[in-house]
Amino acid sequence: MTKKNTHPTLSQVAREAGVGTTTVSRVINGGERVSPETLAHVRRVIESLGYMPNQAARTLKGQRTKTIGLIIPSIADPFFSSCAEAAQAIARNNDSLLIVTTTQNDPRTELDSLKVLIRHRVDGLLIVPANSQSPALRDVLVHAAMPIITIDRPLADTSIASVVVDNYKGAITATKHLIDHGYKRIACLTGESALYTLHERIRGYRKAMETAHLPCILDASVKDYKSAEYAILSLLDGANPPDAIFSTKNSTTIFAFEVLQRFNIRVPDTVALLGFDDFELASTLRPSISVIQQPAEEIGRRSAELLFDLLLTDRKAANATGARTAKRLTLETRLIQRSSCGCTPPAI
Amino acid sequence: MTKKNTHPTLSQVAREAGVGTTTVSRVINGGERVSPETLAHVRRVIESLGYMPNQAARTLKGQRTKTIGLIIPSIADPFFSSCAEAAQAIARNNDSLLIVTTTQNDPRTELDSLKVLIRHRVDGLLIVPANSQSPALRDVLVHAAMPIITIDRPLADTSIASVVVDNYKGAITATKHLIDHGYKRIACLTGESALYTLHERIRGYRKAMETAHLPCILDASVKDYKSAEYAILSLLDGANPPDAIFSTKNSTTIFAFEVLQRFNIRVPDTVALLGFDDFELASTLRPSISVIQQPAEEIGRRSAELLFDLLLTDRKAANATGARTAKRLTLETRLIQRSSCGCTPPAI
DNA sequence: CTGTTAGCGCTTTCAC
DNA sequence: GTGAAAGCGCTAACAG
Repeated sequence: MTKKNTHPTLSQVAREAGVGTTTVSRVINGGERVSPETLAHVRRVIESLGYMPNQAARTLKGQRTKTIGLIIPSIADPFFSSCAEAAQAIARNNDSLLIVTTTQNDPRTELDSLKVLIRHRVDGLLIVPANSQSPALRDVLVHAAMPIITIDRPLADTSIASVVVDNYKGAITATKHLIDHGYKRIACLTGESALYTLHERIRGYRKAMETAHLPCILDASVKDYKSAEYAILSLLDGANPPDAIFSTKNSTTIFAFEVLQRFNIRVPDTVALLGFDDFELASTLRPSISVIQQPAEEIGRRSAELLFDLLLTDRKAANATGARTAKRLTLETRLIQRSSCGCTPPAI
Repeated sequence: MTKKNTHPTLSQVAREAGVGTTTVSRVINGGERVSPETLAHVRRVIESLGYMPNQAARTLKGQRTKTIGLIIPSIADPFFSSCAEAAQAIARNNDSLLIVTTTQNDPRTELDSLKVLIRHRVDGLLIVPANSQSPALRDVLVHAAMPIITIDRPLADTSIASVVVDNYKGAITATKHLIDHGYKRIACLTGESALYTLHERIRGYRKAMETAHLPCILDASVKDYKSAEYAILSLLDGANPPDAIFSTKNSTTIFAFEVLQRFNIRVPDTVALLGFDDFELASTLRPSISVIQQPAEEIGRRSAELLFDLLLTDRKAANATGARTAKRLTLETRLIQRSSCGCTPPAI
């Protein structure tokens, strides 16, 4: 019922409690060096006034803002939202607030987001660079006076630490698995492949195919259902139709599945299907889809942990002057064998 | 190349540019009442120093923080992440930052999140209350000196505005659709139904069934695949097996589908299936799943718009003193007819 | 144990 | 057009 159109301040609390501001400050910061009675009394006043410290004022005093930023392409993408969820948990453990911002993979939006976050003086930053090569981004990042960790994609020519997935090895595993099944003509469906991760996956596919002396069949034309239909049907109607498809990204895998399903092309008998990146109903579809699973949750968790390590160690030296070389943490993927590649169907 | 272990300040810019702080302030706020030359010069200095205004200092001067908070159960849930994405777009249009926090539907976490957000003095708040009845939450919310809008679930006994989906009507539509198909024994599978939304959906189901003089068959036991299997098999083995299932939530719909698929129970021939809430591969599954679609994106957008309306109108009167009655914006759902209810399969 | 005081970086009168 | 100066709410010496 206290009518506060404005938040009560620390000095109001002090006045009300009949003590100095320092004492109140001590109380809200743990209550060290304050007598039990005073402590209790001040706490009561704080409670009754509904006082909550103003973070802006604290920040201004040079303290940490207790916030870290996370810049991702999209919050609606399960992979990134898992990262975000995990990172938030870590932030919370470290008594910090995670501020998530999205870029839609657009460099301009990315730069804007970054500036906003810097204005808010986040203590550190986790970022999935829209463009691994962008000099503009690199510039701002390198000059930002805070620890930064790159996620999912490294940033070229910097000493910025990064936590990524071993896309290359994952793709090799996928391709080899298909090869081990006996498939000879394995097509690789990649969406627009400008992204670092896609590049790596394609590289892995190539490597595995070459090692097995098999011909690479690459198609980068899939962007939606329609293009997938055209691509796959063309491939299948061609002289040497593929007997397996390795899809390098989630959406492509789904489009491919839909095409195959629509035209009653038997999977895996006529063509096998294996996708990079797991998705929610992959095991519910029939046939269930085999995939290379990425440790999304772990990537978010590990990167956030790493960031707080840097934060606790030495904010100054951690970045910018970049004395130490880029640390890169590479996480392993996992092959999930389901039916679409020719493996046994799962229990359910 | 500038070695800044600390951010440059406005007065550093002023000194460097040989002008007063006022002038610099004017420049970074649009450049009104500053001569063109000075403006250009100061801008150049700002650029070269990589200066970025400290939001904390601005906030302290009584300005808006240019941030709004969004408290949701989970960021990994597609429904809420869609809301978040939409809300973020609106925030961005209003030159603000959206800070998302999750509760896992836990009241304690919710209260903590709320406090953090208040400490950061967000200008306004969007919240999906973990518990529609919580007095503790109501208290903090009512006393918070900021505009607040409740999302997806209203908060009882308050004048807090809310943007919700018409769950009741949606459920009626769903149930009636099943009835129109000729099904007589329609079972309603609801997960744990403490949530407001689930309540409303069940209420809608009841209403529709009673209106048609059909018996209600409710089952609240489904929490995972196993329980779904038990529940559905029991129902089907019973004396009067249902000929249709209305599932009130996403996860339940999927579990039901998996059970039906696993036991080769023909859908919709043996039992039809209709779920509340759409999900990504609903149209890819076979049969494709008919659902009641919620306007997730719209709910996020509209609520954020409403919040900024309040913000621009009158922060003081908008909330707390609660002179005006609760505005409630109720959004309509949409029936998406796919195959599982007995309708014709979609084109693809 | 407790209070006084000086700013943190910025906006904003109010003069010039 | 421009600048000097007074704080915003808080913390951190530095006294007592």
